[in-house]
Amino acid sequence: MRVSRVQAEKNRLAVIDAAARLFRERGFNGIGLDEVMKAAGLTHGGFYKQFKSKDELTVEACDRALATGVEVWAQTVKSAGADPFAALIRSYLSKSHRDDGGKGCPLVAIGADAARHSPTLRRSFEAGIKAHLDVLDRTMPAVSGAAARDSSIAALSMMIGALLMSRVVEDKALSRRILDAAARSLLAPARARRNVRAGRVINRAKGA
Amino acid sequence: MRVSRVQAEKNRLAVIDAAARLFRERGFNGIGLDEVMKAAGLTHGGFYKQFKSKDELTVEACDRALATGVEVWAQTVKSAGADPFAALIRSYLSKSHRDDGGKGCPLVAIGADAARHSPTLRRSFEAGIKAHLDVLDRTMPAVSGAAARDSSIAALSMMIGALLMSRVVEDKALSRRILDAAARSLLAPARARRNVRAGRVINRAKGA
DNA sequence: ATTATCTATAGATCTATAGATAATGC
DNA sequence: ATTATCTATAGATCTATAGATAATGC
Repeated sequence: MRVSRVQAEKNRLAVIDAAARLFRERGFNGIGLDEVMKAAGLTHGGFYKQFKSKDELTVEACDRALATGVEVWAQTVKSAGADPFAALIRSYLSKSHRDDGGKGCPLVAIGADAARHSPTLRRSFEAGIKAHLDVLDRTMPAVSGAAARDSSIAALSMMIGALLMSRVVEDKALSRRILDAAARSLLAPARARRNVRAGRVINRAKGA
Repeated sequence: MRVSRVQAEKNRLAVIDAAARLFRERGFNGIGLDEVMKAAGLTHGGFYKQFKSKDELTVEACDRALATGVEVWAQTVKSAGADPFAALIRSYLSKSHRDDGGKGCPLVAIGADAARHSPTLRRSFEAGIKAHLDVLDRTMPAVSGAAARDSSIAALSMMIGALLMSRVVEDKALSRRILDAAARSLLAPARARRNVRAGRVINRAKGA
């Protein structure tokens, strides 16, 4: 029955991973600890030797989901070709992201749940949002400084809202149109700004 | 104990109104029928003479919340002055809307819950989204036709995502910045487009 | 007589705890 | 000896139902 300390730590992480997925798939109140523990390959009774309460697991699971989200973003940007911003947008506003909420953006899946939860959890989400915005700041082909952060906020808002709506509507054509319209809106002005910036660089190069 | 048919219909509407508010404040699984009935001034036991199940109430409450949302939008646009689009954006991305989720946009408060619910409920949300987009189509100072609908989709996406994030973060300054950054982003290009359009009208007028 | 609402409760599910069990780690 | 996990269960809560009650509406 008892396992090694190393295995026990692995089991704890398995519970957090299972919760991170199941909370996103069903909401905080849509899944019980019994099922979370079963998904982690353990029994219900062991839960309270690993966590103080369901709320504590909720915070840990959200931290995990948010950190994973930022990692996926960074990796998408890093492994992209000439246009990392476009790669990020197309990946986020994709059918696969829409159809697999359990592995996707926690802001869309459980953001509203989080807004109703404890200040501690909301601080976790706040940090996660800032980390996502940092990636956008570095990736968006836009102005720099405070205006860059504001552009990132606007872009992230549109991404979240579009993915949320694409998951709600039943009509698949409309769902697709929502993703595409948001992606085009996000990429069109960036392309224009990039051209402007390229023009400036050329002008400056000419002037030098 | 028994009340008149007219009063019974009023009571049914009171239950739907209470549910429309409480679902938005606490999520579908965050509120029990006991408390919904109590909020409507009735007792728990009477519920199943009014509704077939909690799911049926959920659909009725969401229909009500979505219809109210569209009405509020139409009224905001109608009673606005020179710039109805700006009035709509500022009203939606306001502190009062952020701080009163129970009366606010159901897409933000229970959109993720709805995405996990029945096709019937998702059809209700789909219709609600279309009705919101119709208001935007008529209000946004942008191009017409299919491009106008795409602009409305992008704008609604940004509004939803910004309001959601503003509710999640604990830092009030950041919360305010999210609302303001999205509002500025939505209003800046519209202003530019309006100028362009005004310029075209002048040119055409000159040509005639 | 009909029926809208009430009191009471069945049965399921959920969080949390208690105590047993058996493998680890000193 | 310690402790990670298991079985079992307490107590609360949730959906749904049964039957009683009393005012409406024919």
